Amino acid sequence: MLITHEKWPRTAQDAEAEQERLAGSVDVSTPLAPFRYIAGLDVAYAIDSSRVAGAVVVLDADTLAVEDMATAVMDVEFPYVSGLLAFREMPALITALGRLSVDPDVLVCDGYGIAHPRRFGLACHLGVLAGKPAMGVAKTAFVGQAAEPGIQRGEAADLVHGGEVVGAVLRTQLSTKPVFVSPGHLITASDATRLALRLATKYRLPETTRLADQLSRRALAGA
DNA sequence: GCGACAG
DNA sequence: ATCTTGTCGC
Repeated sequence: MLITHEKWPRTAQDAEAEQERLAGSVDVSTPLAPFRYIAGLDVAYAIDSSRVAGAVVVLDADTLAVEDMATAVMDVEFPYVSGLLAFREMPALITALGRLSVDPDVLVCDGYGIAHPRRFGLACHLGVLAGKPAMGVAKTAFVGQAAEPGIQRGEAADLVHGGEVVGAVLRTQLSTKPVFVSPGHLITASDATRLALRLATKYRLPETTRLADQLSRRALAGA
């Protein structure tokens, strides 16, 4: 899967302008069509944040068996700025995606989609550049408000921001802390929430992000 | 003006 | 994000 990203911003000002420019092409009203391969993406940082390892795992949508995986270790060039996470993590993720043999149909990212200050989180950015469905699953709150979902697995509450439903706070396992799901591109909030739940078969986080997390740490350690 | 702030 | 094993609790 090839993604080109030229004129990558180097300053926060340029990065924000880029997000506002690309936010217009986000589509979160198209239902997710049947698909075969689902990708999980995550990154790990060196203790001094000088290097980053991006990892992507591709699973069979039905069996969740691992079909392919790829990593990319590189120097970190963009600082961590809340709301601009994509500019820090995407170079490594895009490079890893380019090393895959199996082309994924849906991208499940570690972070947010439209539940973002400018409606353009990491999942939106990757989805738009790839031209594929993408969604985000985050572990902690960012923007928006939501009621506390029930303690049963599968219970969820709308995540509202700026008067709009931008995702959901979803309980993936009984009595565990809920996760924050938001659509990124070519998927609806409800479809993203359903998929997140289906992927969280045994743990709080979806298998996609769990596997990508482990892979990224291994890549960083062995590089 | 004072906090909060994905990873 | 990252430093970190076993351990207490549901």
